[in-house]
Amino acid sequence: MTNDQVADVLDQVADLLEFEGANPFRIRAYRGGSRVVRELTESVAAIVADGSRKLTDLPGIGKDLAEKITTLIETGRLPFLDELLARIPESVLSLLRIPGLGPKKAAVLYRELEIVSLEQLRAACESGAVRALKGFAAKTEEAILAGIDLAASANERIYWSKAEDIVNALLTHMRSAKGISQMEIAGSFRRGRETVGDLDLLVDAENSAPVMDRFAEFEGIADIIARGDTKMSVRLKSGLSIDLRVVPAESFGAAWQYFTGSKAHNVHLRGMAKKQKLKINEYGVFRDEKQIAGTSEAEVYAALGLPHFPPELREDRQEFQWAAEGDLPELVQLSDIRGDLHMHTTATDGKNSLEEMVEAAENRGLSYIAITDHSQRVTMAHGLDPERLLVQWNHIDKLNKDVKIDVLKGIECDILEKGGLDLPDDILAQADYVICSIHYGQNQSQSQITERMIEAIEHPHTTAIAHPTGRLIGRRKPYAIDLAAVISSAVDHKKLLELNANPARLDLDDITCAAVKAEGGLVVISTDAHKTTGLNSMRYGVLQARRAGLTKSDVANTRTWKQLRKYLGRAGTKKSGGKK
DNA sequence: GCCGTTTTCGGCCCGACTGTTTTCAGTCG
Repeated sequence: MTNDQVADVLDQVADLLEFEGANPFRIRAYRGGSRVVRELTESVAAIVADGSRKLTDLPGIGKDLAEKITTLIETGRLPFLDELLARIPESVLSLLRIPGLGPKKAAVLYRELEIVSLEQLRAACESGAVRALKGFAAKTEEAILAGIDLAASANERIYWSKAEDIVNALLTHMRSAKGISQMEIAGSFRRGRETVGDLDLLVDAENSAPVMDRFAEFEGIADIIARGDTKMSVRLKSGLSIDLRVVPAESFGAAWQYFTGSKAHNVHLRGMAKKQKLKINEYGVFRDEKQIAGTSEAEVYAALGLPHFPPELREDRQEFQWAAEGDLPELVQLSDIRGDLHMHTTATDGKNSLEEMVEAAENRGLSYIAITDHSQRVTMAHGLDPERLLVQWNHIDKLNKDVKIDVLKGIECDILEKGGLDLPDDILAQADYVICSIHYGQNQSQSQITERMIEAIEHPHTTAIAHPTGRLIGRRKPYAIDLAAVISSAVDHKKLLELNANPARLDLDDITCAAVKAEGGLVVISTDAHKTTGLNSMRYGVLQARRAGLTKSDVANTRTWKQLRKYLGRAGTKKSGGKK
């Protein structure tokens, strides 16, 4: 059983408890447990199997949750969940997806009208049965009807890169509003999450009305969900919602901190404040009634004796522990990256020539790149057979005499469906850089896929593999990154592959990065660029590495090619890499 | 249900907005 599956069960328990109106803190404990398991950098099943380890050592997992998780993993079932499901049909949870309809109202609908599905709810609204209920009226009924259509797309997250386009358009649009002194984006976008659920815009202005008026004119707004004195929420036609908060200058830092989150980070922070007899909210840090911080984030954190956490770390994972030990990592930056080790050209499915890619890399200030076109089996990309590959490498040899950067002779070698690599050893032996990845047979069982990948990793000529963190098996991202290609056989790849066993799972890149680091390996952040502009996408991978707390030395391609090559060794000697 | 540098019991973050209410509950972030 994977971490994701365990976490899903805990979340379902939390949903059902919420529906039953259970103690909110008990519900929070289940949600917290779910989050810890989901973000764990190792398999929770492995911890259960290991007699010397205890689940209760994990933060937020106490005696009870540890027992339930153990039962779940050992038997595949959770009796407590079965009990809950005997009382509440699973399908009623679909009601909770309707924006504005929470557990209390959903429970009333179930109890009074026996509604267990969205279809039944729609019929009840249309017949006027809902407005007859206590606490419901015509407006609520209307809102529910509108919400049913949104339920399918509600909670859908979009990729960070897509959100960035909207953010840029929004900031440009808002700049012409009157009276804005400061304006920033907060929320999960600022924390650099791989996907973003909504956007949070924060504005420092004396008068909110003109700011909100301007906001209401933003292109693509479908409806205005709420508008008050300081807060306004809208939903775009695409379904994405945007929240605007207008705050005074003396609270801007506190509000930026508050709305950047994450929620878990803020809950932790508030707990710490309380112990220091301080109160913290979006308006500032207060001792008794007196505001002692708020204009800047740094000031807010400093008031609590804390460092200014990079937004990417604010997830209540390890950041507070690091801070307590005075050991906050200096996170890797885009400018640290010296080489890009995965890209394509027109020789296969790239859109730009070898020369164009090299020039683009030079313009980006890289000092080396690996050309890694597809191998022969990937026929739809016109993959290279040995003959064409050698022609390309010959071309690269000549090119290297004329260009400033090092161009590596590489290949993205397909891991064949039946196992094994797609090119003969004597060819692979001549490559500077071999990255292996799976393109076919993605519907095989997880164990078969793992077996194929492990075999590829152990191949003497392999320098890196693309770990299947969602984008490589199944679902493709709109941008291409090859974040979790892992160098070093010191890493227990089987563990990582099991951790990443859910190919449909998003938001796994940072966890994978952290897992590689925990295993003593190096992460390669690459772009898998198919055109020159693709080289810009390096920053997406860097964001995920930062979220994992990675420093410059945890990332392979922050080194020069000379250093990296030494680290890697070549053909066969890579087995000495990794753990010191 | 978790947790402990005042605690093994009694806390657990807190404010904005809406709709249905006549002072507040529900939802959201």
